[in-house]
Amino acid sequence: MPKVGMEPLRRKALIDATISAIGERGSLDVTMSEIAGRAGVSSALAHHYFGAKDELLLATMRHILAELTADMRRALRSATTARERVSAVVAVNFSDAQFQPETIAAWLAFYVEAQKSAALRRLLRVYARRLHSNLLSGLAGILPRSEADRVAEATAALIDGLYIRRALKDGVPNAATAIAVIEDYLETKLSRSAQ
Amino acid sequence: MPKVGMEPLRRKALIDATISAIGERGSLDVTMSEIAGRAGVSSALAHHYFGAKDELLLATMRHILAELTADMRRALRSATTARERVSAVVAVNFSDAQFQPETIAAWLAFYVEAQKSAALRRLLRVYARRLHSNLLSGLAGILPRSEADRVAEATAALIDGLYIRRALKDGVPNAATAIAVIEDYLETKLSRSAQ
DNA sequence: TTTTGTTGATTGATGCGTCAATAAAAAATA
DNA sequence: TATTTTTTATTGACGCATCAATCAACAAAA
Repeated sequence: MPKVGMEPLRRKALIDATISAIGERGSLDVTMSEIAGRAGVSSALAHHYFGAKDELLLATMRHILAELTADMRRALRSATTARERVSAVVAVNFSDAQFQPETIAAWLAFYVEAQKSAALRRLLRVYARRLHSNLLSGLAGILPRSEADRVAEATAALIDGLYIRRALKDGVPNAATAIAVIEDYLETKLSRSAQ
Repeated sequence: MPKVGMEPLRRKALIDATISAIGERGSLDVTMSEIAGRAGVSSALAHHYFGAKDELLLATMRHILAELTADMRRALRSATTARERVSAVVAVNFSDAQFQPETIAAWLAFYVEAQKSAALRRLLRVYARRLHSNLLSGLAGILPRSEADRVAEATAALIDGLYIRRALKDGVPNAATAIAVIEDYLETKLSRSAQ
């Protein structure tokens, strides 16, 4: 029952299927058949629309990043003070939309794959830089530059660390606690410098 | 030229080869032939000594963990005060022996694999608990219990986060800077509570 | 002659990517 | 409007490569 204009629908379905498959397996070791099956199509169609598997994975990562970026933009728009902006950046990373088991597993898996794939590495580096500059845009208004830079670095590391620990289902159990840990750090750091 | 008593030598060589292979590839996606080749033996011999590939990988992780544990014990032994003990735990994780690109890559790869392998998951969980309790043993002497717990959690997350960022060769460039970031956090946290 | 060390060759499974074939819609042509 | 042609959507089957794991066979020590 072929209809016209299926391409965008199939692409979306395949990317969603990729995320859920990776999330369930916990690694990028998912077959094209598995992904295609979840999307309700044959593996041949997945190849038809995405070419090689790498490209499907890359498109998937791009999609996850785009969602995160959009959420981030929204959150930053409603933040007025510099301090609020910092908290907004942190909060987005642990929002319901982002802090899902599947998404976390996908992040981790992509981090590993980035060591092999230059294209993926570039993508993740863009994200890392953006995160850093978003944090800095808030912190720079509160702390001296060099200090702000170090706090931004630590905050980013905390976010990554809490993600990885969540993936292992060890340590920090939920988003609220994760946010509390980071906010506690920020509060200590900021109030101390302010006085 | 078969001699007797080769088993321990071969096992060691194969585990070392596994670490270097994983470190270079940046993932567990290394073949038994590749590993065996690096160890200077045939893949059949690797199977002979370790059975399945999973077991070789598990033995490798166990080896990395054992080294870390030994280093940790040494470091803790020469620390006298509680504060020193905390710094010692942090320092060990970024010591020359541990903070090698290959080892870091292996850690990351094993973290991902742990989502598939229950045995590996158990192993990593043991390590996570031990790290936490080592940190706590120092912090508990300085901070109130609930506070100590949170700081230990944050410190562990920082360690993991800085590791992952190192793997991407983004952000924190060297061990000294990584330690500085964590010590800065600890100093802020401890001096503030102490006064 | 039994144990230990070792490998080349082989098997079986898995999975990516391709291709020819089919079917339905859309466009072009009569 | 009726027809042919082209484009778009889709898949089953298959080739080909990769690899884990096995096995039979051989070599040297005990």
